Order: sequence, then structure tokens, then C-alpha cells
Amino acid sequence: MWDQDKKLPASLTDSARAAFRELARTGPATRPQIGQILGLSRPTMSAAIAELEELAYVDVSREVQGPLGRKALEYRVGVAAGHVISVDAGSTHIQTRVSTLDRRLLMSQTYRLASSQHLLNDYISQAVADQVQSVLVAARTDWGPLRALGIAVPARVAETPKDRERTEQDVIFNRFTPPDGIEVVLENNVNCAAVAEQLYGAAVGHSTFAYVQIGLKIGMGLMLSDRLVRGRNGAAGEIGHLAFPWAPGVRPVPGEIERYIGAEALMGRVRAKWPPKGDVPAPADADALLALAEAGNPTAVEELRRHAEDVGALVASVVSIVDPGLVVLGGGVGASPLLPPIVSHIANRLSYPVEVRRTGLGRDATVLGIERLTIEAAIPRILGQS
Amino acid sequence: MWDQDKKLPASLTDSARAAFRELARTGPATRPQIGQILGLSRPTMSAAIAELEELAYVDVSREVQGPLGRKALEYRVGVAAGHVISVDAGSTHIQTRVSTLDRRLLMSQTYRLASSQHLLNDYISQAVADQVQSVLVAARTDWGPLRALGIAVPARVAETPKDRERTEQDVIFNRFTPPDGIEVVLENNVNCAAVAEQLYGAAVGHSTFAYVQIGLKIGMGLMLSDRLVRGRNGAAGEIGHLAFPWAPGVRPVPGEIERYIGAEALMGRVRAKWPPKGDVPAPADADALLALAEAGNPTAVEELRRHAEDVGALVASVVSIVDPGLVVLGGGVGASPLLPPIVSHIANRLSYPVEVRRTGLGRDATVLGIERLTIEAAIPRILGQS
DNA sequence: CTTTGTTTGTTAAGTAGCCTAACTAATACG
DNA sequence: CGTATTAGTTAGGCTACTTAACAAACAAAG
Repeated sequence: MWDQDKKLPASLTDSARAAFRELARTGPATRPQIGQILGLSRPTMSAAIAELEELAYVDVSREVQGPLGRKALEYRVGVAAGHVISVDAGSTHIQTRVSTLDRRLLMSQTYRLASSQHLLNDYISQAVADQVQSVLVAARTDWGPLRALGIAVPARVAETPKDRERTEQDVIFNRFTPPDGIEVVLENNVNCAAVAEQLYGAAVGHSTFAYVQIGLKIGMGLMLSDRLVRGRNGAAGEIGHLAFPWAPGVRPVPGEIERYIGAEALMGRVRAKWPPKGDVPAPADADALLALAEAGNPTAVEELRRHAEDVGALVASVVSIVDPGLVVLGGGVGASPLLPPIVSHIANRLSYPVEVRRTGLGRDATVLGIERLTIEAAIPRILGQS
Repeated sequence: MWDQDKKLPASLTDSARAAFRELARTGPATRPQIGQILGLSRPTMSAAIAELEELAYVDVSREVQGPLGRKALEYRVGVAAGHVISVDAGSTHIQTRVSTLDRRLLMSQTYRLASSQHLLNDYISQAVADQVQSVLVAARTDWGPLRALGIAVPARVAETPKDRERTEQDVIFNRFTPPDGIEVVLENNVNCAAVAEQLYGAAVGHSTFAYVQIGLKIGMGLMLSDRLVRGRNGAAGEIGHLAFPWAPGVRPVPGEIERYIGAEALMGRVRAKWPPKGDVPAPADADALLALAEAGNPTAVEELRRHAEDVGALVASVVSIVDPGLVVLGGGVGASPLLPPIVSHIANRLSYPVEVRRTGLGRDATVLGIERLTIEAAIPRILGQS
């Protein structure tokens, strides 16, 4: 019996794990920099990086020269750390990103669906399967192993198998079987957008906020103290089921607020009110309405203002329950710069102080969010238990 | 220069801190028991307890004999750990508890206010001052030092000084100055009740749930993943500002839902509908209404059912936003056993799966909750930084 | 070109806080 | 009275960090 402990997949020290996480989260850095952030001494940092380097979990990326003194080696996550695939299974496009754990983009592709899908269905499932398959065949050895696969879906996502039964989430797997042994991360697309807004968008620096999406459908992603709120059934943020209409003698109807605030009902109201004899024809869709309103068309402005008031009431209810302090508006209609002032005014009048901003990211928010969540899920697996 | 490091307030080891916390949270225990729970070895436990015993942070409480083997020493938090004062500054009573960090009751008193107070005011502040003063003079040396003072107030409580300005919270200090150098914990009374329901009441074992209070006023305490949600301005749970009434063409009015669901408006509606020529006179207050309904009076039952439907709509909105999975109903009206079935039915029809239960604690919920929060605030101070 | 000060990185030695193993002590039970 | 069991202590060791000191590599000043 000889001693081969040193060659076994040695469990990493805490400092090595922390250093790896740091490199994955905030990108390449030198040992002194990481040590500074983590509060670790230079010898410890050297030992930690040595551990990681031996496993090829990190690589030297370059040398950096400060204003004074010896130049330092800069490290980044290495080949053995591998890569992740992130998919935004949207209703019009499937967007796919392949990236390293520190978010270096390895591959990216967008597939446009033949028609807009209202529900998660077999067609979308098949499209995701195709997209993932095309990534798998394009995979290069210098990407390292595939560590996790994340999919953002326009559906409620529950955690426990029992709760999944009542959900649409598993429809995504009707035509798509994930690669064997690969961790799959499934998350609601609005939640993903919220994550991205916090990291790269309008909510940077806010540990608590709500992302409210107003488009064809409505939804919310809630971040409280840097934690995504999912709820017992994955239904947190499903504001399409707020009690509405509700008044003395008026009983709420399930899902009515989603229909009422959704873009289709909005356009119906706009068309009904549109001056029939005017020079300008009624807008065909929400984008057209926004364009007219932003150009100053009085009817469009007025109808959008009414709509913004309803969104303001919606936001007021959210504020009354979780008091996020910041609400980021997104989605087809929600992204309009005309909304925030009105929404803010109404919400603040009805409830407690909130700042209302429009989204800081485009349609990319969802992919970027699922990418982050996928990486976060992959890291502990790479580092073992912890 | 001689070495007196050993006598200085030596910083405790992690294991000692963990052991102390365990003793404070779950009461007296033997070293093997604590070691088991914390996953620490017997030598480590002995060392940890020795550290704590030297500081008089723990004491031997008794010897316990298992079914077999040597008997073990049982430890509990000691004199030097001190005590905390917890006050429920309610609208009708001021309830005060003095307890050790492991919740052994040292003193308890209830002061009945001359009249019911709608708002936090100088009268309440003065009463709190008197109650605390009477505790301070009654203090015994074997209570050890006073570690913290907690007050549950019927007001929104904000954290940062800037945000406190718009709040009523500081009214509590108009006539009351806390003892010098003592940490003061201020918390909303509904939040306190939620904490107590989770620890000792209807939400035991649930890490996520909402406590909804329906009485003269309405309010909510929200617990997500064992963390109390306070919000950016301490306004989380202020459901009195949900958008209401709200329907196509109907604009919400600030605070209207609180007036509409509050007990006064309820009784107004009941009186208006009460059969003028019946044998039974209209109930004078909410308690009388509940008594009649529980006795089977048809009008009372019907009016309570209508009210429960509104509460159901309220709960549905909460579920749509945070999906707590469990809602505990409390407060004067909310505590009625007639409510949960109806509320549950409506909420589940409008939104996502929720269980609805009535409170498991009486009026004591609030003091018990603030007691726990006060202890939790005191422990890190005792153990130093950590 | 040399010196000086600064930063990076390594080496050596020490320490805190845990562990296991082995022992002693105290108890119930047959 | 021995045996099995549990509580508690002692001795020794290990891991993951630390500080201190030194070596290496650089910019800037002399």
C-alpha cells in the first residue's frame, strides 16, 4: 500500500474555493487583488491558486504592471472549469449563449420561431433541442467540460417534483432530453430578467427591487436582499393573478388583471377610443402605439397615460406587500420611457416611496440572467459539495 | 510588562459561540447533546463550555441521567449572559416581559391603557417609560446585565435615520428615553406576531409564510426563507395600501382597503343590513358579530362570509406576489375559525395554492415575537462582533 | 547606470481550532 | 461483581491559516 493521497482528486481548501468563486464572479484578477478582497494573506493566496492551477481550474491569463513595483500574474478560470450553455426559450426567439464560468462568450446564436407562441409547447421544446444539439456538435475541446445547462422558460417553475405536476415547466422536455449527467437549471424568464437587471442593468447596486414586465402578458421578478424570491410553488411574481376587478360589491375574476393590462386588451381599448375621422389611422400594435405616443400624438399619449395609471396601481400593490424601494419596468410596453414618471406618481400617491425606472437591458436580459444562474449552479458542483 | 492575555476578555472560539447560541435558542442541554447538534467532538465541546463557563456565560443547571451510562451535566445560559426586556406597546395594553436569553421568564406585567389608542402617541410613550422604569427598579443582581430592550410598536419601522423621518416610529421616544448604552430593538407589532407564529404558533416548521392581521386595522408580516421581510422603507406588509377599489374605470384611493376591511366599516355594513324587526339586536362590535356568527345566526354568518370573501381577495393578491404557501390569519376578526375555509377557497380560486390557518397564539404573539427579536439582537453583542 | 522605494512572490516558523484515539469515571443491568 | 454504555479528559496530530523575513522584479530618482 503506497501513499497516493496527493494524486487523488484532493478536496480543495476553503481559500481555494473562495478564490475560484471570486475569479468566476468578477473575472480575471491577480493574487494580491483576490487576497485583498477575500482578506487572505499572500502565502495563502499562492497556495490556493497552486491548488487550482494543478487541476487546471485556473490559468495565467497575462502579466499586469502596476504603477510601481514588480508585475503580477493575472489569473482567470481555466479549461478544466469548463463551460455552460444558457438558453432563453422565448415566445418569438430562442437565444443561446455558451460561456465560460467567468462569462467569456464562446458561442452565441439566435433562432427565430416561425410564429409567436403563447404557451410553452412542443414546438419550442423541439427548437431548444435543436439549438442545444448544434452547440454540442460545435463544442471545442478547449471549452473544457460542459458543467450545466440553463433554460429560461415563460412558465412558472416549481422546485419539488410534486409541485411540478401542476406546472407547464416540464413541457420543455417533451422533445428535448438534456445530455446525461449534466445539471439542468430551469428558471422563469421574468426572474432571469430580474437577475440580469441587478447585475448589469437598471438595478445595479440595489439588493432589493422588483422587476415588473408589462407586455402581452404581465409578470414580476422579485429580488429581496440579493435573493430571488420564488415562493412555495414557484408562483411568486405571478402578478397576473392579483385580485381584480375588486371594489365594494365587485368580485375579482381569476387572471383578469393579466387580460386587462396585457397588450391585446390595451390595443382593443385604444382602437375603441381612436378618433374614426382623424388623419392618423389607429395603431396596429403596441409598438405602433408607443411610437405615436412618443411622437406626441394626443390620443396615443392619453391612452398610454391611462394605461400607465393602471400599471401604477399594480406597482402600488407590489409596494404595499414587499416595499422594494425600486421598481424596474420592462417588457414590450413597460420599456417605454413615457411610463416611469406616471407609474411613479401613482404608486407613490397610493403607497410608499418607490423609484420607478425603465429597463437598462434590451431583450438580452433573460439570457444574461439565466447565464448567471446557470454559472451559480455550476460552481458548487465544480468545487465539490460546499 | 507581564502577560495578562488570559485575563483579558478573550475572544471566543467559533465553537464556543455556536454552543452559546444553541443554549440560548433551544434551552438547556448537555455537552453531548450540543456536540451532536453542532457536529463537534466531545473534547471541543468541553473546551467550548469551559470558555463560556469561565465568563459565567453558562452555568450547570442540573445533572441528567440517560437510560444507561454515566450521568451528564446539563448547562444553560448563565448570569453574565444577562437579560432582555421586551415590550408590546399595543393600542389597548402595554405588555412587558423580562427574560433570560434562553427565554426563562424573570418578570412579566401588563398595563391596561385608559382608552384604546389609534395612533402611536405621547400617552403610549409615557406608559412604556413607566413600565420599563418599573422593571429597572425591580431588577435583581442575579438577572445579570441588561443586554437589550425591544419594543413592538403599531407603526412602520424604518432602518436608516433618513427614512425614519417619514415614520411614526420615533414618537415612542417622545416621553421615553432608553437606558444609556443599551441596544434598542424596534419592530412593527405585526412583524413580531409573524415571528412568534413561526416559532411557537400556527407556522411552526414553515420557513415561508405570511401572517395577515384583520382587525381594526389590517397588516401583514412576511417571512420568506426564515427571514422577516421589512422592505426598503420598513413598509413591507403594509397591505392597507393595496390598490383598491380597482376596476376598469375605477381609480384606487390611498389606504381605502384598510378602511373597507377594517372592523369599523365592517360593522357599519352589518348594521345597515341587519333585519330591523328581528328578535336579535344588531351586534355592537366585531366580537359580538363573531359570537353571533359562531352561534349560527344567519345574518351574522352571511355578513361574515361576505367579509371573508374580501379577505380571500386580499390573500389572493399576497399569494400572487410572494406565493407564501401558508397564510396565518390573526387579529380581532381574523382569528375567527369561520374565516379560514372561505378565505382559503377564494384565494385558491383566484390565485395559487395556499393553506389558510387561524393564529395559534393569543394576544401574546406580539410580545413573544419581540422577545425573540430582542434576544437575537443581543446574542451577537454578547459574543462580540461575529 | 546605480540606488531607492515599492510591489510581488516564496520560505520558514508558528498558532488556533478543530480532530481522533485512548484513557478514566460513573452509571444501569444482569 | 463484572459488563456494556455513556460522559468526560488527556495526549497527540493535522489543517488551514497567520506573521516575519527574505528574494525577485519593477519604476523612478539621482
